[in-house]
Formats: sequence, C-alpha cells, structure tokens
Amino acid sequence: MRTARRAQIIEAAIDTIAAEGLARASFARIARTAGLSSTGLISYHFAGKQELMDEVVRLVAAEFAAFVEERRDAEAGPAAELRAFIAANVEFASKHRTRLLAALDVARAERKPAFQVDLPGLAGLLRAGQRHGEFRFFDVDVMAIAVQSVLDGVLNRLAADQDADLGAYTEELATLFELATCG
Amino acid sequence: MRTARRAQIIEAAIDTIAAEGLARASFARIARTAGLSSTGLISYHFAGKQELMDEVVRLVAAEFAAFVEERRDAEAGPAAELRAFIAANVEFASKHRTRLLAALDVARAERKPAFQVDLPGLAGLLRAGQRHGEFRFFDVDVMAIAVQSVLDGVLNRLAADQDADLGAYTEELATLFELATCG
Amino acid sequence: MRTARRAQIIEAAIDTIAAEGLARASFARIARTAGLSSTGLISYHFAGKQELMDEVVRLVAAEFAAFVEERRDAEAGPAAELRAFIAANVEFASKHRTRLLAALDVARAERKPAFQVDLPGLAGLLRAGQRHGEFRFFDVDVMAIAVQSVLDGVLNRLAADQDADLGAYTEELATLFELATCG
Amino acid sequence: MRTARRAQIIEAAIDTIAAEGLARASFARIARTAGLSSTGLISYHFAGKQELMDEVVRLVAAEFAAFVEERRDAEAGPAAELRAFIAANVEFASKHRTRLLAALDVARAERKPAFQVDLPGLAGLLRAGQRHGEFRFFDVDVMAIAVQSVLDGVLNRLAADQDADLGAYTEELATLFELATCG
DNA sequence: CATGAATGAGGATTCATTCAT
DNA sequence: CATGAATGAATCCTCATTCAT
Repeated sequence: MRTARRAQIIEAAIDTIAAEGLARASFARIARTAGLSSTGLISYHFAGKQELMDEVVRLVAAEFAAFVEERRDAEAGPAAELRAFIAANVEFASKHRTRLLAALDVARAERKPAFQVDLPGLAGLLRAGQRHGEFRFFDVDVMAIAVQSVLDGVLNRLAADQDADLGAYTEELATLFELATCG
Repeated sequence: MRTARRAQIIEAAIDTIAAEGLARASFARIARTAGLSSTGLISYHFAGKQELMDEVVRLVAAEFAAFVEERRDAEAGPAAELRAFIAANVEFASKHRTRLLAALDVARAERKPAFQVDLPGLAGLLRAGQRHGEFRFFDVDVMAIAVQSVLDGVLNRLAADQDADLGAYTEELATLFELATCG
Repeated sequence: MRTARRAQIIEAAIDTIAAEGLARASFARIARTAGLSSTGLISYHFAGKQELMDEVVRLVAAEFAAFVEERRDAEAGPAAELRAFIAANVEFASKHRTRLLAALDVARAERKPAFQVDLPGLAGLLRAGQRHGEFRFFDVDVMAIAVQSVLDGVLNRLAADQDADLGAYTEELATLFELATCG
Repeated sequence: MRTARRAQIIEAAIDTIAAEGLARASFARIARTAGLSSTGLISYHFAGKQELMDEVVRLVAAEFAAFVEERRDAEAGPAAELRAFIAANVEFASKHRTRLLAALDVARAERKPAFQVDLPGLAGLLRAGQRHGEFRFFDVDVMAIAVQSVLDGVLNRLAADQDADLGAYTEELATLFELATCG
C-alpha cells in the first residue's frame, strides 16, 4: 500500500534525523535506515525532500496533539488543566524523544515554530483561566510561548541527559507556572 | 591583517546563516556575501568549516555575555538582578537578532545548548537569591533552563515577527519569573 | 550491470594512469577517458579513490598471476621452470605494458611491493630447486627480490623504449639467472 | 645566500617526500618541514615545482655518483670493481635511505630511469670486463639494467624493513652477479 | 511498485603560484 | 629576501532527482 511505504519512509527519516542529525539525513542514509535498496523509492513516494520533511513534522505534531488532548480534563478547571498539559508534554517528550527531537530539528531548520498547531489550544486554556478568575491578567501569547519554550528546553535537556528525572521536572514546572499564572 | 579578515568572514557567515539558513550557508555563499573572490580564502583563514562555525558561536556568545554583564547590578539584590538579566536578554535579542539567530542555528544543529557558558552564572544568581531568602526553594537547574528556554522562545518569536513589542515582552517575562521564583 | 561498469572504469583508470601518469589520473580525467558524463558515477561504483586504485592493482596482479601460471611446467624441473617464469614475465610485460605500468605506478606510490602475491610462488620455486640439488645455496628471499626487480627494470625499459627486442631480453635474463642460481 | 636557501628547501622536500610520500609533498608541507612561514619563498627560489623536483633528483644522483666513485678501485680488475660497485650501492642505500627513496619516488613518477647518469659508467665497467676476458659475452645494456634494478629492489626492501641485514645483501648480490657475469 | 544506474550541480578543501608590503 | 594574504583551478565526494527496466 502506498500509505504503508510512505509511513515506513517517514519513520526511517525520523530515526535517521534523530541518530545522525538533520544535516546528515540524506536520502541515501534514510533509505539505508529503511532497508530500501534505492533512494529512487523515496523520490517516487514524495514529491521532494521538502515534502518528506513536512510530513515528519506533520506526523509528530499530530501524534503530540492527540497525546496531549487525551490527557486533558476540561472539567478540572484551568489551573489543573495547565498542570495536566505540562505533565502530558513532559511525558510525551520522555516517551517519544526520538520523534520529537527529529520533528523539532526540522521545524527549527525551517525557522517555523515547531508545533504552531498547539499554541492556539494552549492560549485558549490560559484565556479560560483568566475568565474564570483563576489566573491573573498576563499577556496570553507571551505566557503560551513561555510554556512552550520551557517544555522545548526540557526536551533538549532530555536529549542530552537521557536519565534526567522526569517526575521532578514535571513537578518543578507545574509549580513554576502555577505561581506564574495565579499570581 | 589576519584578525580583520577572519572577523569579516565570520560576519559574512553570520549574515548568510541569518539570511539563508544554516543549511544553505556554504563557503561559496559566505564568500559571495563577504565579497571574496574565492572560497579558498575561507579555508586559508579557518582550519575548516567547523572552526568557522565555532567562531560564530563563540563571538556572539561573548558579545552576549558582555552585553548582559554590563547591565548587571549586583548590589540591587537577586530579584532585581534577575529582572535586569531578563531585560538585558530581551534587549540583546532585539538589537542583535541576526547575530543571535545565526549563533543559535549553529548551536542547535550541533545539539549543544546554545550558550552553555551563561547557565552557570544564571544558576549562581538563582542560588544567591535562595540564600538571601528572597527566592523560594526550587530546583535551580530547572529554573535556569526555564529562564534560558523562555528567552530562546522570545528570540524565535522576534525572528518571525520583527515588530513585536519589546517592552511588553520584558515586563511580562520579568513578572512571570518574579512570581515563579518568589512564590 | 554493476560489474561491467566497474570493469569499464577500472580499464579507463588503467589507460589514464598509463597515458598521463598516476598524479594526473584524477576522477575527472578517468571519467573523460571512460566516456562518462560525471565523476559522480565513479564514486557511485567505488567507495573511494583508494578502492578504485586497489582494484587496478588487484586486477592486473590476477591477470599477471594467471598468465604466468599458464606457462608453468612443473615437471620440467626447477631450472627450466625459472626460465619459463622469466619468459612469461617478459612476455606479459611486453603484451600488457599499459596495464602493468599502471599497476606498478599505483603499487609504488603506496610503497607496497608491487605483486607481493607472486613472491611466495617464486621463492617456492627457488627452494624446490635447492632441494633438488639443481640450484646452489643462496638466500632465497634475496634471489626472489632480484628476479622480481630485474623484471621490474625490464618493464621500465619497455615503457621508455617500446621497440626493445623482447626475445633478446628473455634470453639474456634467462641465462643471467641460470648462471646465478646454478653456480 | 641564495644557494643556502635553495639547499635548505631541497632538503625539506626530500624529507617530506620520504616521510609522507610524493603525492603529499605539497609546497605547504615542504615549507612546514623547512620551518618556512610561506610557500611563496619556495616559488621565489624555484621556477616551479618541477624545478624543485628536478633538483631533488639531481642532488641525490650526484651524491650517489660521488659516493660510488670514491669506492671504485679501477686497478682491481673488472670483477672486483663490480663487487665494489654493488657494495657501494648497498651501502649508500643503507646510509642515505631517506634521500634515495625520495629521489626514486620523483624519478619514477616522471617515468625516467632513476639515475640514468650512472648507467653509462656501469656499462663501461661491464664492457671493460668483457674486453679483459674476465666477463662472458652478455648484452651489456641488459646486464646494466639488471644490476641497477636489483639494487633498486634492495632499496625498496630496505625501505620496508629497516633492520634488514646489510652485509648479507651485499654478499648475496655480489655472488649473484659474479656468477652471472663470469659465466 | 521497486530497482539501481546515471546525472550534474554543489559541497569543502588543497594546490601552486602571484604579489604587495 | 621574506612574508602572508590572495587567487582560481582542481581535487574527491555527496547530493536529490530522473529514468529505463
């Protein structure tokens, strides 16, 4: 099936980027990772390298969004939801380090904010908290960027130090933003 | 003079990376930017592409550190100092977007934390605040990463949207971390 | 077919080395000789220049060994066999000057004895002759080197003077070593 | 003095060729070996790389010829003189391995018989031996090439195995050619 | 669909040589 | 004389992409 091959190649691209870095993720190396005998197959299934890279970002962003969405509990109130959001982020970053790392590499190289899709949701959550009176009045966009950035930074730390204490990060960050938002 | 040419080439590298992206910052393009007649001249002045890239990061990191250092006021107390640190960061990012962007591109591609040199200083500041009783007890390393990451995120935003309101960012972030640290 | 192209490139390499010298046998010139449209094709078929050069030596050494082997007559006795060996060498050098010249160029540049593979066989022949009592007692290794070197020298002469009298060389050398070995 | 600098550069060229191989003996490396701070100086003192290489061969060939000449004893008779010639050759090769190796590398790359200058002298010696009746009638040119080639081969062996037994080689080769010439 | 050969542009780097100082 | 900067051609090699089979 067309879709299966595409998926296989995307996976190989992710693995290659994570293992060797974006700069060394050539079609040749991706094909080798995928066990394909020709780079021609990649060109056949993707319009160009750009499309393959776009798909890498798109796939991981979708997985990420789904993962986070699953762990939301809209009825728990904004503060609890923010904590859940942070926990879900750290958990995803920890469980799918490779995928996230690859997607961020690509997104950064293209100078696009990694998972733009996510930001509106996060901003909405923050705005809701302000309406409920649970959050103080801050610039929602700046706070959203802040949350996003900090989670990004944690991922980088996880990339460098695989044995970092996951639970500790979650607690520290949840507290940090609890204080920062609730004033 | 040796130093002048090296500096010129480093500047051209910075401009090229900022304008075209790290992936497209070849010796040919850097030489063109610098107005050199040959890529050979770059190789003459630098041991290899790696050295040139290292110098880009080193130069900007040094400028950045000096800029921030100048704006410190050690006698103002940790909280005020943290605020000054954040302000200096945002100001540098705003005034030297191009340079910072280029340096971060390189540092990220090498999967090295961008300006690692800075982190110890920041961590020291945070620890001092805790000793003074001005800051609550948080994990200093996580908080340092958080500050760093958020400033990183701001830079990215600045890269995308050149007209962002600088003062607003500074105020928002200063408040954010004031709350987060003082508890 | 993979093998055919490789063979074609090896042949082109041999011709180029023989015609222009090893130092000028670049991929570009080899590709031109072979009628290829790109040096990239050479890189596609060989892991690197080293591999191509190794194959040049390996191919010619194999042809040479086969040629000599065919002309051996183990039942004729060591003295006659040595003569046959010398004759085969001169004949090969004469008939395949180009190939031998190229292979020796490469082997020499790498400071490896040209056809090391051959030496053991030659040494064996000499030792057999000593056991049979047909040869006097000399240092087998030195004599092997001597035979090899003289044949090398003849090739060089043949390279410079294409019209040299083949038969005369064979006779002279056969007599020379007959006397030298039989004492 | 002009001559002194030239000599210094030639020596550096010899050392570089011997140490790194002809292919890697660039002006840059030769200048480094010589302790010069610019390759420009080499170009100033030599019309081109060709001239420098020619001088390497010329110098060593002259030293070699002088060395051999000193050890000749024209009154000892052709056979003894040939033995002395061989001994002198092996001795020179052993004492000045580096220089000889470099010169031969250059000469071979240019497909010129290494020390053509020497051959006439050797041929004369052989011819004299035939006139005296001490040598049998062989083709003088072939025998001269043979002697030369064998000594070449010995040098190569010495290059690979620095601890080879010098005296043994001399004895073996002297005997070899005594038998070969006297018949 | 898949293969592997082919293409040609572009990559960093090394080279001998020139020249102003 | 000596220096070191500059030049531009040439080096091997990798790349994404195309195409016949």
